[in-house]
Amino acid sequence: MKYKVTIADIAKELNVTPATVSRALSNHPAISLKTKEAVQKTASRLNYKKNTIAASLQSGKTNVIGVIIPSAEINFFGSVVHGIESIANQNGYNVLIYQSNEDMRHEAKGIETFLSARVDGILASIAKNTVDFSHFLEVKARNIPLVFFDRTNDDLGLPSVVIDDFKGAFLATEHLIKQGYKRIAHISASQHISIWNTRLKGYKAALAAHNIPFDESLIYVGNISIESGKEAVKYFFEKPNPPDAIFAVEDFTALGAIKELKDRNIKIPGKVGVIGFANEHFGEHITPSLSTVDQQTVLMGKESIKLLLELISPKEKNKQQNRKIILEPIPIFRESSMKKKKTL
Amino acid sequence: MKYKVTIADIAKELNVTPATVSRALSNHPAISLKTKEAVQKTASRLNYKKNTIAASLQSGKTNVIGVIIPSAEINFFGSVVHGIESIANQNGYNVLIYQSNEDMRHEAKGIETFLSARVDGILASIAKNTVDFSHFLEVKARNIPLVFFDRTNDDLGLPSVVIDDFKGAFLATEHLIKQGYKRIAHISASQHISIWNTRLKGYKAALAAHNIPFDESLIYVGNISIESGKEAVKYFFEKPNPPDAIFAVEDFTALGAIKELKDRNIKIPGKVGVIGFANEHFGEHITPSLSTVDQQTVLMGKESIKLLLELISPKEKNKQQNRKIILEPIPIFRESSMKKKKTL
DNA sequence: TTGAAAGCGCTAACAT
DNA sequence: ATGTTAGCGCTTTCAA
Repeated sequence: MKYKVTIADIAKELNVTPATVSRALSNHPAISLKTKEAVQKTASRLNYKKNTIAASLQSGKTNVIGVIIPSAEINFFGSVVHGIESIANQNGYNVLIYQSNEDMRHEAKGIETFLSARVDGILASIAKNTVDFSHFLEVKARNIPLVFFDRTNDDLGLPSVVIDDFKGAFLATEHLIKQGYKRIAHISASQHISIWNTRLKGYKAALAAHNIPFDESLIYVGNISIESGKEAVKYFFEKPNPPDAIFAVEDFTALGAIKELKDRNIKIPGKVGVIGFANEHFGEHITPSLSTVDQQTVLMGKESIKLLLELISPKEKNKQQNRKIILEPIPIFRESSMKKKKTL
Repeated sequence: MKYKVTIADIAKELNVTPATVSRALSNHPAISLKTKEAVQKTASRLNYKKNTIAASLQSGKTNVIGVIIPSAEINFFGSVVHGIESIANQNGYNVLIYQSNEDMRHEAKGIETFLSARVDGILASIAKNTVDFSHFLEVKARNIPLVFFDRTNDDLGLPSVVIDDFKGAFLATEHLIKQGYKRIAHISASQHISIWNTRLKGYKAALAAHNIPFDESLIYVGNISIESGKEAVKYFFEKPNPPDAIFAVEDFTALGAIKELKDRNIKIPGKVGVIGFANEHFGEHITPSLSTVDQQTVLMGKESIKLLLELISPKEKNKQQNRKIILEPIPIFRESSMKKKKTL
C-alpha cells in the first residue's frame, strides 16, 4: 500500500486529470456517473483519504471549531463540551479543545493557537482570573466568530450563551428566605466575570424584594474553590452575628462551606442552610445533599455551537453580532437548604 | 488592519523576499540579526499570525494529536484529557477531541476524520461495544502512531497505557478480607471489556490467596451505573445468606449499592463493607465516604501522550512498537470499608 | 546573507 | 463532460 495517496494517483490510474477526480469526489454535477463510480472505486481501492489540510489551505475553511475551557476536570465543562461536540460533528465540524487552566496567559496562548490554526470559529468560557481581555478583542477584530458560554464578559460586545444567572440567584436566595432563614450570606467571586456579578445582583434583588436590608459584611469574595468556601465560613463565623444561610456562587464553593460547617459542628440545614449553583454531579450524593441551580449544560453547549455556526455561515439576516442567548435556570432543592419539612 | 497578513506582506514592507521573512521568523542562522529584528517588528505591527495550515501542507506535520474518548461527560476521561493536554501543549501540540459516545460507528468515523485531518498521532480509549477493530488496524497500517489508554484491546499489537487492574482488584478485595469481611460479593460488568474482566480475575485471585472458595452466586453482572448497583444489592439481599461486603467494579456502581443499602437500613461499614474503583470525585464527599482504587487519571493521560510523542519522533532506539505501560493502582481506604477501627 | 522558484494537495475559474 | 492553469501561504533547495 502506498504511503500517501493523492488525487493525482487516482487520476493517473484512470487516465483522467486530478481536477476530474476532485470533482468526482465532491459529487460535482457535471461529472458522469461512470467516472464518479470509477473514481470512487479506485479511491477506496487505493485507500485514499482526502487531505483536509490541502483543502483548507485552498478554501480558507478548516471546519474546525476551537473551544477554550478553564479545565476539563470540571464536570460542568465536560458536559458542555459534550453538547458542543454532538452538534459540531453532525455539521461536519471538528472540535479542538484548549484548556486555560484558569490562567489568563494560557488562555491568550490558546487564542493565539486557534488563530494560527485558522479555526473557523471559537467558543470560550473565560478563566476565573482573567482581567485583560485583549486576546478576545483581537479575535473580534479579525472577524473570527466567537461565542462565549457561561463565563462571559458583557463589555466586549461579543455574543454569548448563558443561563439567566440573575433569575437563578434570585430564586436560590428567595428559596432560602422562604425556608425561614434570616441572615443570608453570599460567597461571590471575581467581578470581572459577568455571571458572578450577575448572581450577586440576583441575590441583592431577592433580599430587596423581601425587604431584607443588604449587609455588606455578609458578602465574601472567594475564587471558586472548595478552599474558598471554607475560608468564607471561617470569615463569617469568626465575627459576631454570623449568617444562618449561605448562597454560594457555585457548587465547589458550597461544598467547601459545608465541609467547614460540619467541622464546626454546625448543623445543616437546621442551623445554617446552604445552596450552591451549577448542579455538579457530586451535589446529589453528598450528605446533606446539596441544593443548587442547574445550568442546562448540554443544552448550553448545543446552543453555543448552533449560534456559532450561524455566525460562521449566516442562513438568514440574523447577523446581529452580539446576540445573547439566555437559558432557564432550574432550581434544585435538596437537603442542604430544607429547613422546613418537605411537604410532598 | 488588513484582513489576512502573510509573509508576502511583511516582505513587501521591508523590500525583501518571502523566503527571507520565512527564514527570519524561524530564526534561521543565515539571516542577519538586523533583518530578523526588522521582520519581527513588522510582523507584530501588522499583527501577523503564521498560517499553520500552509506550514502543515508543506511540512506534512500538523502538530495535532487526535484523542478519542467514549464520553466527555465521564469524569475519568475529562481527567485523562487534562493530563494529555498539559503535556501536549508543552510540546507545541494541539489536541483534537472526538467522542465516540460508546458507539463503534462513531468511533470509526472519528478515526476517519483524524486520518483526513492528518493528525500526527492518535490516542484512544475503546467504546464499550466495539467488536470490529479494523479502523484501528488501518491507522496501524498507515504507520500513524496510536496509543490506547485504559480501554485497550491487547490483540491488535498496539501500545497502551493502563493501570494494573488485576492488582487493583486484588488489593481491594484483600482489603475487605483483612477488615474481617467473610462473604464478599462482586458487582461486575460486561466481560467484553477487558478491564472489567481483569478486575473479576483479581477478585477471584484474592479470594483464592486467602483460601476463600469462590461462590458464583456472589457475582452480579451490571452495566456500570448507579442503577445497577442498586439492582445488585436487591439481588443479593433478596436471597438467603447475603454478602457482608461488596467490591464494585467502579464507583458509580458502588454508589448505587450504598444508596440501596442505606434505604434498607443496612449499616455501612458495620454490617456491610463497600469498595469501588476509579476514585470519582464524589466518593470523597458522600457519607460514608467511599473506599476505592485510584486510577491515576492525570498521570495516565500524561504517560499516554508521552509515549505517543516518543513514537512520533523517536529520541533513542526505543522503537518497540507495542509497549505497554502499566501504572500502579492506588487503593484509597475511606469509611465505607473500614470495619476495624482506623489505627493511626 | 538573500533571492528565485518549485511544490505540498487540493479547488475553481476558465477553457474546450 | 473533462482538461488546463493558477493559486491558497509557507518552506526549502539551489543559485547568486
